[in-house]
Amino acid sequence: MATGSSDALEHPNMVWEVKTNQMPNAVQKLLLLVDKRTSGMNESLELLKCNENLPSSPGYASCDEHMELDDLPELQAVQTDSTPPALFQLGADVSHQECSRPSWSQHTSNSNPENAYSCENGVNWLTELANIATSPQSPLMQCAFYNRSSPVHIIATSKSLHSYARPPPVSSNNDPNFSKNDVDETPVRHERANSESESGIFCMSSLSDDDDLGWCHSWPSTVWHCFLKGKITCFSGGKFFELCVCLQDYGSNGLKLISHEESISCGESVLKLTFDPGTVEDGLLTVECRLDHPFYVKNKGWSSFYPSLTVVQHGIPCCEMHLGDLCLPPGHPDAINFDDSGVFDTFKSYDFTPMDSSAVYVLSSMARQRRASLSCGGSNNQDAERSECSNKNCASPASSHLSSNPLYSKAGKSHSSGTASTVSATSPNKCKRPMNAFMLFAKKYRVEYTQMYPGKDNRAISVILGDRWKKMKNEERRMYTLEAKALAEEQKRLNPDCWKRKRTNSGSQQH
DNA sequence: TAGAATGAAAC
DNA sequence: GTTTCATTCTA
Repeated sequence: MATGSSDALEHPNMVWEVKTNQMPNAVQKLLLLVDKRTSGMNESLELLKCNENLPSSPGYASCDEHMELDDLPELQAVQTDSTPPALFQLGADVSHQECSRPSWSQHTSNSNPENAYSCENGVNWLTELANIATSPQSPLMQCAFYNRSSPVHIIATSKSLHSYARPPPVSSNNDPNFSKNDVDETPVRHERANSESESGIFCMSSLSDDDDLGWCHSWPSTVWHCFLKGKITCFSGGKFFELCVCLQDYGSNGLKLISHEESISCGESVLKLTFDPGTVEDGLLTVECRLDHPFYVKNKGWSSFYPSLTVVQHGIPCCEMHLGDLCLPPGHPDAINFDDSGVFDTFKSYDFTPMDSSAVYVLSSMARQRRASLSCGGSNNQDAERSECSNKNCASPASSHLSSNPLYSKAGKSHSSGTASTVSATSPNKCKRPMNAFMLFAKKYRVEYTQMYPGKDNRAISVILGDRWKKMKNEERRMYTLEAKALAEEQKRLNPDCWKRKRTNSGSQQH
């Protein structure tokens, strides 16, 4: 039930509870607290809160801390062999219904002549779509539409989204009822035709015109986006979560991240972020969100504090987020022509197969294509392969002579020759082990601890990190454990030999 | 290039 | 039970 009224934009506070009939026990509360006190004091504080309460999540109901790790959603489980939920029950009077099956679920109903895409076509279609949508030449990427005076209408514009969140291009002559104006200007159109659904856009029914529930679409195929109350909402793995928390409400300059801290809320780690909109009248914006929440950052693209968790959970590859990052609302001019190569670089670590008919595979393929094209184009393009995302967690250290092999996975450090890393890199399908929980923790905090203890040797920092790790509570470790497990499972699936040990001379060498 | 931490998986 | 290797970076 969407308890938030349709006049939420006028109301200072708004609470949503979103349920799905696929997971009837899954309830997400979207709490929007707006406290604008601008009585001449230049003081205003806006708090956005997005909490998910899921049966499998630690924060659900009784805050059960005995969540099994096996409850983790699997990356590939959502899209390939399950028909997307036909009905997302949003409430008694708010729902949207799938008019027809999206293209990639056709194998569940071959008799439907409207299913225009085959399974492999689904993959190709995604790849093609991704290439088209994210290329600098794409009209979508070149769209300069940006209207900050009307948040609802801005957000309800497909062209205002970054490519990851945009619906697939719709042939306008397929359906006269779905005109450009429907997308650009009107918040919602009911009873859309099937042709729209073939494009991944779902019709909305039983909605009042005031509900501001816009189109839904599903790209990447693991992630379902829709517009709810002027926000981009993402449906992934049986969960709704809010994407790009209302950044469009805050000026054309974006929001600069000025502080972040993790805290435990009802047994679940959450991030508390503070943004500076850059304008005095807006004050600071404090946001509480999940650790894997993605933000679109200027010159970096999609970013989150836990990129690997974000991609596993939501299928969105991310750079690592840092203080000072400028988060942009979807459709911001600075977000439109960004080179996504940095995002693709994130996936150099993995080689996905066509069986992974997910956004991850698509992006992995795109990364491979990019590498291949760059290597064919000459060796001077090493730098071109790097995006503006200079973060080492984002840009792969793999040098171009290694990445010229499309099957090569990032292995070892960026040593150029003579090391074991190079040797291992020459063998195809060789990959690095995924980091365990402690490694993820250490990687995240090593820099911080190094600054905290200037002059300390890195080995001493390791000791401190280990000490800190041992003292951490299970709840604090949970996110790292989950992330490590997710990474390991994915790696195990893609590269089962990843943990193979080298044969040592003193070991079981046989002559 | 060793080493310092932890943990998962292979031996 | 032991060994390897994920990350990071200084000595």
